[in-house]
Amino acid sequence: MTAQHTIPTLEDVAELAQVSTATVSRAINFPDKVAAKTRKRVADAVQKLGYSPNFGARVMAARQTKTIGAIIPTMENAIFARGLQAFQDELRLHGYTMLVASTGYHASTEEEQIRSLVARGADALLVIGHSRNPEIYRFLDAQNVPVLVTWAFDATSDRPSIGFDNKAAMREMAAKVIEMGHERLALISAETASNDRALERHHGVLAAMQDKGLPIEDLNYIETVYGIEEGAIAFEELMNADRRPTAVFCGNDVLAVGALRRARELGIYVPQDVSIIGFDDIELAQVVHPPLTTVHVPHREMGRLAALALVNFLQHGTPMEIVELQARAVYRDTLAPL
Amino acid sequence: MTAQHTIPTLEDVAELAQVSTATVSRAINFPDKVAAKTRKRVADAVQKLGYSPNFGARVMAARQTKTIGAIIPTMENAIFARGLQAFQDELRLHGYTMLVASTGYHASTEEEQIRSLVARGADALLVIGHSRNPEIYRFLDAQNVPVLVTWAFDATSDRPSIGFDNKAAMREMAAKVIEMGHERLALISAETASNDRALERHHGVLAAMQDKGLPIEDLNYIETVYGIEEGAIAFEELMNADRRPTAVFCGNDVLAVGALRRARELGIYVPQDVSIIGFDDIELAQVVHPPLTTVHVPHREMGRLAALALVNFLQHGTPMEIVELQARAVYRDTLAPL
DNA sequence: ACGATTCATGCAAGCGCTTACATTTTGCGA
DNA sequence: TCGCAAAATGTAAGCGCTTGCATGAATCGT
Repeated sequence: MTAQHTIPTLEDVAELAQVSTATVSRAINFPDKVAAKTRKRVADAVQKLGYSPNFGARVMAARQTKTIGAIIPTMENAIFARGLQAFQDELRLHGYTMLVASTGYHASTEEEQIRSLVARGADALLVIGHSRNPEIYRFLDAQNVPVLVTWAFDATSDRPSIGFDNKAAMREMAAKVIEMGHERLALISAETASNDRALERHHGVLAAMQDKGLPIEDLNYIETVYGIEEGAIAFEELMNADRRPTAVFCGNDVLAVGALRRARELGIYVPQDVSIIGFDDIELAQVVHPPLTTVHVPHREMGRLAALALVNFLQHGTPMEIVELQARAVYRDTLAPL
Repeated sequence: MTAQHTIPTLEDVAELAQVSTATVSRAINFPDKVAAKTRKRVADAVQKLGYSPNFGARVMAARQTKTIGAIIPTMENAIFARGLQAFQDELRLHGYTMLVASTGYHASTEEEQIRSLVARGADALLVIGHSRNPEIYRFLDAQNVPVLVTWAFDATSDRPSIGFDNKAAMREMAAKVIEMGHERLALISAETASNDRALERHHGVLAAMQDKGLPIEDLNYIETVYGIEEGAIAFEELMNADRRPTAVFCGNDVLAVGALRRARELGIYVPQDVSIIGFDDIELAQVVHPPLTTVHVPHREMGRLAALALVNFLQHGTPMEIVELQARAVYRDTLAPL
């Protein structure tokens, strides 16, 4: 099937086109530095041979890859997809390519992926959230690879980041919920181990409770892994408690959707019997019924700005800054006054 | 921020560890070929310098990357995510890494991405569906990069593929629907231009109609781009026709979910007023209400088998074959007899 | 029509790594 | 203690490409 001819190199092209390898290289990378006739000859040879430059060699010789790596926790849900799409689109506009790797929310896998992407010559990296082994940062510094943190915002960090204040956003949402009369609160959170977003959101609920004078021990807290079914299970557990919550916050929309589904299966009406609040505002949130009250995250803008920041840094050395975007509560139908 | 020391190379490590570069290379790649003491010394140096091998150089010298590229139409929805996850997991088990690129359903972008992944040294490629410019295949042959086609099955193709028969699956589903008494049929299809899956599914409906003696011109066919909102729009258009269909097939679950949402917004009851049938059985299908009747695709198995086939070919030269998996109809609540 | 520029091309030195082969060291039996 | 095979390490030749510099060709003003 696959022909066993050895794969064509620059030299083969050069020979066929009757020019030096240098000229071929230039014809490919700087077309206007080469006479039209020569260019044509080279192009024909390339075409005929099915030549494609060896990236490794090129990287090694040119010392930059025009590639930016993005490392996200998961591809299984749309949470990061939209932001990444915007990121990629913007990068492309500037001639950069994106490489994605996912970690499955595992710190060690993330480390591995970071190394892999760096080894592959990523000119820069986009990562999600701040919390990770400091060693990684040292490694990245040693490798001279700039990193931009997104999906989180932390004024105290010296790492550049573009994101929003997870805690403040959740706090605002929770305040509103409490003002609606809810006092028996619950939170289904994603695992917080190496996920500062989840942790911040938890703190946000707590802060709001404190603000309003509710005892924070009263928050019925469940931590679970990511997934619709997991959300459903957690919700059911909550509903089986002797003191049922009247409002259930969820660390993200995926969990919320799971909760919502289980509610229906259990014959529990939302929002009459219980309110459910999500976080992220992914497409899913508007598809379920009733539409989910959630916190809207400016995914697209985040992705776009991140790309811009990285590109500007790489090309002009413009230092990257800490940028705070606003996440805002979106009231749909799963939240009602008590 | 990023220290301006130049990034460490094998040679730096060698110097610090007082050994030759060859030894360092061996210490890293074949630990047992090196004395324990030396190994330790090298490891320390690596650690201290934050050294990481330059992938480009390594690829160039070693001629294989242990990387397999996957090119999918989109990451924005979960359609391919699950299969890819399985693919990646299995690859990993065998020491391979996956690189993903998405095309946004654009043939030209796909071409670009294929070249990019090949240039990056992908040892093999996974692609979705058969239909693409033959030139691409020639290119891949020239580059000696094996390709495996998934998500589609075509016994007549000489390319290896692991997938299912889109047409047969849809035909079976449609037959059932017709047996339930539906005669006024509609299909909201994804664009078929460079998407053989969509085309096959369309043909599947047509074939079933023919089998049952329905005039195929009666199929109310709308082709639209991928997306929930697009599904909604198409559905509304269908419902505004003077001869409303009683059953609406959708080329995929995403479109179906859009249709379902619009139905609710329009006050049209599903399945009492109209049945809606999806395809793919992504997670979404069970989350919406009512749960979607759809065709279940064995995503995970497909991904796993694909990985296995590729790895076996790469490592032992085991030729890849055409494997047909079964997709089966899943009856949930959006389909009812007339 | 001629020298002065500008443009197009070629030459050759690496980029950082792997690996066949050569050399040195080690370990072990007698 | 010596000799030899095995183990450990070193030497150096690329891998395919880019790019600074040198050279030759074409172009221009006068």
